[in-house]
Amino acid sequence: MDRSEYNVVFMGTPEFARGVLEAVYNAGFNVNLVVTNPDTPSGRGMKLKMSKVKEYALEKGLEVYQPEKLRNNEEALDIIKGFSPDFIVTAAYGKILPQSILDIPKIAPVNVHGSILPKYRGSAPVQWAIINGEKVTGITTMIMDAGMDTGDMLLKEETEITEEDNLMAVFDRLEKIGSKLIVETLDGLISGKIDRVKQDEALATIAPMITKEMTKIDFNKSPREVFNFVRGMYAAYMEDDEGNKIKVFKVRINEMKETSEVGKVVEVTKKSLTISVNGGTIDILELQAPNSKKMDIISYLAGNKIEVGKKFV
RNA sequence: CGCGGGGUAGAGCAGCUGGCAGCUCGUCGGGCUCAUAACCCGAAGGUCGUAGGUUCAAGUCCUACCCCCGCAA
Repeated sequence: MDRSEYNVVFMGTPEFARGVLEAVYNAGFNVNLVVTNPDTPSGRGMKLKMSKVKEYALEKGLEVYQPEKLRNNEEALDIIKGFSPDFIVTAAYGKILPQSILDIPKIAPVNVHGSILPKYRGSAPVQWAIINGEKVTGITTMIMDAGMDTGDMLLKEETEITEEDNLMAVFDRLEKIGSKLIVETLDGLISGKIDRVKQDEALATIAPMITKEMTKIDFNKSPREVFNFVRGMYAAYMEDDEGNKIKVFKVRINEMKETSEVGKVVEVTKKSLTISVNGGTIDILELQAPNSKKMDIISYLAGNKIEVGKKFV
């Protein structure tokens, strides 16, 4: 089998997708078009910023296409058809592909999804798996259909979520697993050695997109829930009495401290900040105040006074 | 020209109505303690982002530049 005889249109946007694209490219498939979300004005000065996938594509001299939308977009259809793909491979692209596009590839439209389907369908599977305290997650490759992650499953591989993991760490591992599985999946589809497995609808769950509002820490939850929440988010935040949003990157469950009104600071030492939650307490270990850098709690407390009794919401 | 904060000791910060460069932590040395993320005594460590200007005098005021960060997306 000569992989370079197979045309692949790749669609993806963030870092996770970049890894998958790299694997497909390095495996020798003929990636002749990379579709990624348009550059968005972002960062200071609102300068246009390109996606990780686009960065990689440019580096390798691959053709890039950045449509605003795919649905009812004749131009997109023509362009993709023009590359006569054997496969469309998607990974965290950010758009749902309409049937008209799913019908294009000669062999199959394949998606690399960051969960063990049918659990955690949708756009934030990794986050929700961690937030919900799952012990295991993984990658599923699948044939895409018009629904959201509802197509037939191809290959799966699991990875444990440990107590030390956070979102980055799990994403890192899933990127590696996804990179490996996509190549095996494409090979398997070519050789016809992979079985398509229908998803059991009864077991399906949804991992909805995470909005800004959802990243706020709820101190009414248990220590364990708050711990999982913080490590499952890119940046959870809490708000002090003056409305300052303080991002929280790392917390630790503190078993021993007395509890108080939820959200209140119950103890401050030179090296720790303990906050009461529902049925226990947590220590804040890593945070970022407005206009400031991300820092550990020891550094933060060296220059910022926090009183016992201060309330966070 | 999207809005905004900042660069001062290894870290985090104060000082900014110009007038001896400070605080907390860390580091080093010594002491105390069964013990410490504890306490006591002492020390080292700074061309205050860069260049220029105003002034008797600039971390502080003025100008230009470099770098970092938050919001927003």
